[in-house]
Amino acid sequence: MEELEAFAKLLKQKRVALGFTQADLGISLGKLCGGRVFSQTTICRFEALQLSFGNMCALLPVLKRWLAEVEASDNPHELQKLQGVVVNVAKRKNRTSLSDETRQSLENWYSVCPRPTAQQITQLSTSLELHRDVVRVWFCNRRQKGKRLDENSAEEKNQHLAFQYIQCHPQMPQYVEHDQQGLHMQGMTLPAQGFPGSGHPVLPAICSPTVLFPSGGEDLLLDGVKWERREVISGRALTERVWKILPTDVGRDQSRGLSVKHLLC
DNA sequence: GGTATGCAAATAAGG
DNA sequence: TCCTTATTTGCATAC
Repeated sequence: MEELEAFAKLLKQKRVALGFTQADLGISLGKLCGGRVFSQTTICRFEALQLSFGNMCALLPVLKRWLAEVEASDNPHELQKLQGVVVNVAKRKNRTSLSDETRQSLENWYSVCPRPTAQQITQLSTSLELHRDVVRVWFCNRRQKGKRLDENSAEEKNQHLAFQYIQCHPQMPQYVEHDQQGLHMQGMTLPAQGFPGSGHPVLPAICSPTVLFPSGGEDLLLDGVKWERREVISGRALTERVWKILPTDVGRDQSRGLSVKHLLC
């Protein structure tokens, strides 16, 4: 990791010193090293360490070679002249930019038929004047996006229901963290607007170990699903008690729901 | 004009 | 051949 960081920094320094832009570097990679051409975006992300670790490692040797070749050259500016030369190197297919109109047509299709048959894809690609693969890949990517959106809305709904559970139990302990922006829990923030106690700068802290949940009947039916509270065993059990509010059917998967913490004085 | 970034097109791998 | 899933990568555009 340190090697990557150090090299990314060095690369940027040398590139700027030699008068190469990120775009220049990306193009000259193919010419100097006989490898692939990369976009300004990719070079930018490499320098900023914004690629995945595996991706950074994959690009490292290519960029090292580029740097070595440029540094070994007596006149790096001559190398820059190569930039206008067209060279046959392996290149990723140019990204297709779909017009708003085309995208809307595809969306319309997707809404009635998310899984078109091979024949339907062919027909659609002909009518939209697109390569068949572009249409096929668009549907694959659109299904992926649809799944992601479904998962996100399910998660939001879960958070909302867990929140209702808290609202139904006014004796619940204080929230994990609370400030002007809202409630911070599980790495997410619920906006201040709309949660119980909003309008008050701070929810009253319940710091007595004697404050407990209502006994019995703690399972709640929310939106047709039974929700419950489970205590989380933590190494800080002497100073706090932590619970999760989650649907009873989740089994060991506790990623759904909300955490609440009760500080013990 | 160079760089940073959101969204999504393209690709890889496994079935 | 085409799917899903995960990931890589670039266009378009904001900074």
